[in-house]
Amino acid sequence: MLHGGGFGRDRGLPAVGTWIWLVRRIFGDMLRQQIEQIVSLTDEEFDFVMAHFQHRRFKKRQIVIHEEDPVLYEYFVISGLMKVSRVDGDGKEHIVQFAMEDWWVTDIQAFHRRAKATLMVDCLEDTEAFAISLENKEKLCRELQKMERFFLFKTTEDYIALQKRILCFLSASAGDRYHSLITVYPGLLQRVPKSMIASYLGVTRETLSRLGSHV
Amino acid sequence: MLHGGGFGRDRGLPAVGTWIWLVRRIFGDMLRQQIEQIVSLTDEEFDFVMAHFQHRRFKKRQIVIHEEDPVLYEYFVISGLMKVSRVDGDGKEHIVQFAMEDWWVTDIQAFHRRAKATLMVDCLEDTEAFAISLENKEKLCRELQKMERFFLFKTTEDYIALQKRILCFLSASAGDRYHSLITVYPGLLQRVPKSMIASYLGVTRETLSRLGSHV
DNA sequence: TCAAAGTTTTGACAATTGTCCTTTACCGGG
DNA sequence: CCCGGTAAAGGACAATTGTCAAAACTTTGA
Repeated sequence: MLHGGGFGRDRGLPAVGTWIWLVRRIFGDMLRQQIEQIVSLTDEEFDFVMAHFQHRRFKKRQIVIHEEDPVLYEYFVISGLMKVSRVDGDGKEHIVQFAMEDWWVTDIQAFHRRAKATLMVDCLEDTEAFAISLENKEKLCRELQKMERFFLFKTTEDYIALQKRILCFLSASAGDRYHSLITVYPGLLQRVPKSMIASYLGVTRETLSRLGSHV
Repeated sequence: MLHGGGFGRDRGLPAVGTWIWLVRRIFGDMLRQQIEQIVSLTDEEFDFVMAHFQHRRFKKRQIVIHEEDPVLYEYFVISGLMKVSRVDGDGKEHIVQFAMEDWWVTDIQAFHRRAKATLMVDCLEDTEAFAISLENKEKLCRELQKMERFFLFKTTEDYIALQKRILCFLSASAGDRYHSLITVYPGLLQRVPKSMIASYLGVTRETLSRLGSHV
């Protein structure tokens, strides 16, 4: 057995039921693969990492983070699709980010500063995720420096991605931004209404629709 | 003497001239203050940190990072003002970021991935900065985990700032974005031409000028 | 299977922004 | 002190995008 069996008992981790062990074995591999693109882990180290996460399921349309509420978790999406958005004074929704398989998602400002949410996170499909609290994330970084290295690397890459998006807003037409979205989120067009794509691009549905013919 | 004298000799650091020691003592305090907002350092630890940086001076209009060149350093600005920008196919300049005192600046994508620059960094005023290479940054993080913690915290805050700017592009008018810029870069308006403010906001000088009356 | 709800497309018009151009003001170097 | 280069402001017009409304098309659930 790959992980040596008896997960959680013989290494001083919290005792957990067998089904949780199974979930970690099966879905955890996605997370492990992402981490190991940056730092390598032994089986024992990875089990230790996983012990800091909780497995969560959400239904389509379920709100995972409500505006004004404290934000207790950051999520690694295993399957499904979420969005991060804010509704402005005129009732218009602006989409900050989508999160599909392999993506991390939360209201990062509220999570990182232990403040109340200014963004909403909800599900566009039934979604499974691993949740980690800020306490566990910090603990994990102290106990396993590799993981701090991983998070620094990942956050830097995410920063670069946002900088690219800003450059798109500065220089590119809505049409170019549309293409950029396709490369960042492959397959997304088939999974969400175009009105949401428009909210992400910062144009109205009508404008996006008119673009459609030329793109 | 606060730092105990004999900097660089009795702690196994590279031997350096006295004037460099003075520079570090005087200007280093800005950097130390920023780091200590997040993690605390002993005098010895801070001296050790500083040994990983080089002091650099640039003249107004000097190009610090040329497009297409490798990017060897990340800079912490002590005094002066730089900008990060890209010129598009039509010859229009788009400003990604300004960097004044206390800011970090580089072409982060090229620096982090050891790739060639896609952005240009140049000076709007005579500028002094501390430069750190990627090798030294990684070495520093290995040797002093506090510094990896500092960089992770800082990068996360920078990510949050970019996310705010994106939300401004999505929801706010150019006027709101103008106000947002004033809070992010206090005093900038008195230091750069308005055409550059326009490049940062993603509008033309003329549009910004028209806004002027209503703002 | 059908009806209701939600989504996309299209058109007409208004508002905003970009482009081009001229005028005025300001600053630094001979 | 003046001159030349840079920057700012404003007018006229064009292009783009937003708004509102109606019609065509999909999806969902009973």
